[in-house]
Amino acid sequence: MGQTLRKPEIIGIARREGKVTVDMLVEHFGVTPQTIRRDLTELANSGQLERVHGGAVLPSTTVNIGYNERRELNQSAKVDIARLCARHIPHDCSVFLNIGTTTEAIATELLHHQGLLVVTNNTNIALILSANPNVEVVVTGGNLRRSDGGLVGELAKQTIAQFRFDLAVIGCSALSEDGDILDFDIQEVGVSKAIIRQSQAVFLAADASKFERRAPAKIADLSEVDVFFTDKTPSGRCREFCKMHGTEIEMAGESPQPHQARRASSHVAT
Amino acid sequence: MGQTLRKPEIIGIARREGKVTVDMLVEHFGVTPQTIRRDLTELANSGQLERVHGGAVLPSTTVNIGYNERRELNQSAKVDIARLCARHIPHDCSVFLNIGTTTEAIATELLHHQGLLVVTNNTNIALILSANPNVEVVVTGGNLRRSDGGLVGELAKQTIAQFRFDLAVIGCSALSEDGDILDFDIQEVGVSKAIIRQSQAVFLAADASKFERRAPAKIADLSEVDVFFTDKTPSGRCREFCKMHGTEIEMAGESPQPHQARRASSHVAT
DNA sequence: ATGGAAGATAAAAAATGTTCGTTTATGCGC
DNA sequence: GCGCATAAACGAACATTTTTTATCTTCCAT
Repeated sequence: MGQTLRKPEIIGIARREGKVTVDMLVEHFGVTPQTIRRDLTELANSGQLERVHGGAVLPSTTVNIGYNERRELNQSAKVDIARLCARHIPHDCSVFLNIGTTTEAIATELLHHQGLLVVTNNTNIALILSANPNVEVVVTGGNLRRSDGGLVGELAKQTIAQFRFDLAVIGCSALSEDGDILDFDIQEVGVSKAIIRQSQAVFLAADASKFERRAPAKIADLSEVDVFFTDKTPSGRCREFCKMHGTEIEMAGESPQPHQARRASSHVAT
Repeated sequence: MGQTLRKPEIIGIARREGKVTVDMLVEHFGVTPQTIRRDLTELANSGQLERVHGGAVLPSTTVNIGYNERRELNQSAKVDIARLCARHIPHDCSVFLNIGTTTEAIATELLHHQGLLVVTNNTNIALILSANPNVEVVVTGGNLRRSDGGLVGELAKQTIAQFRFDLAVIGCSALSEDGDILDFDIQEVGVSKAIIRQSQAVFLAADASKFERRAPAKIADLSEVDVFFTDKTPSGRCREFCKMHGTEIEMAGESPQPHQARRASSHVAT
């Protein structure tokens, strides 16, 4: 089988979106459907994807059904936030990534970071980051939560207590107007609290839809967060709360990024 | 610009972008494609990049390829052993499964067991068993080993020390004639020792090819094992050792199985 | 002069595009 | 619901383009 520049990217897209269509890839790469079909056939033969009419999907193990749906929710906003957030994460530091589809998107964006120590209680993130040889991945122990591959419970908390992170990147289930960070699962709350306690700096990544959700358990409030990454301007009340407690708000899509164009002439830095 | 200056920068670009194309580098350095190709070829020869048509990518995929190949090694023997072993594992008990493709095969066979608590330091097993809602899965913490998704190191050992298992099912890299159970990775040895220490009963699953391998680190010897599952009659010396220490040997394929027909049609599916 | 590095050329290899017949989904009429 | 027609997607074979490899030449610094 020949190698292609496209194949790794196809897998990446499949991981992010849960599926790929021939049309989507044709447009993305600017090649003919036949070429994409060849790629997909080869990827399917090597077991990396599963072929379906019109495209391909991840070789799913039935677990990920509800999970995939959630992952597709607000996908583009999540990728934008993730990209922005990843740009704020320095190389050569220790980072914790917790459970959540947003943090998974961030993990994907960290694939080209260097010298990181990433600790996570999310088995999906471990899987994603195992593709980056420049990152040392540590998984916390814990009870496996089937719904999302998270590791929760006493064991997770206990493991986290043994570390000290330069940076924690956390996601959440919901956000209230008055700055409370909320979660559905009381078990996960304990874990998130432990994470914040052990971290020098805290990033929160949450798309705007989180403001429209309600969840029962409070993890923390925005005053404990250093930078809050989101995709739309939060309500005035929330902004005020952040200003008062010195929490910086970073908005994805706010400042247009010349990233692509600059690539060719970008700096040396080795 | 000298070659010595280009190569490190090419690697840097590859790290940042995940890939490099000949065209991109031609423009970047202002040299001919020929020169870039020479650089890429040399970088590929020294294993720093992987050459693809039109450019090069990071050699991240190589890790998984090695693993997939290993998984397919002796596949049918592994499935036979796994099936036999799974039949000896009772319902409603606590089991530890360690790293290894054989134990992964066993996990697959446990998909219809009930009331199990499975603790594992193998992320692949966690993924496999998440498909069975009747099993509570606990993952130990640890450093992620990319080569096989195993969790090793101090954290893993420490987590294991907190449990007490009814049964440990372990695999290994190699077996010596005089009953030593061996492994390639010294880190994993510590983990395996901890597992045995915490377990009421110990199952060892290893296909016959393990007798032909050599590995540097000793996990334990067969006297510490209660039942040894394999696919071919071990050497006389090994049988004698087992008999002397009361280690039972269970051979897959020994007693004809009425499920033979089903076996053929059951594919790998991972 | 000489040796290493970059450039040039042509033949070989690989990837991609094109076309066509076949298979597979989907929608419609009954 | 069931069969049938239609359109889309698929895979194979061949033509075309692009990339690679091998070989030789040129340039520059020692």
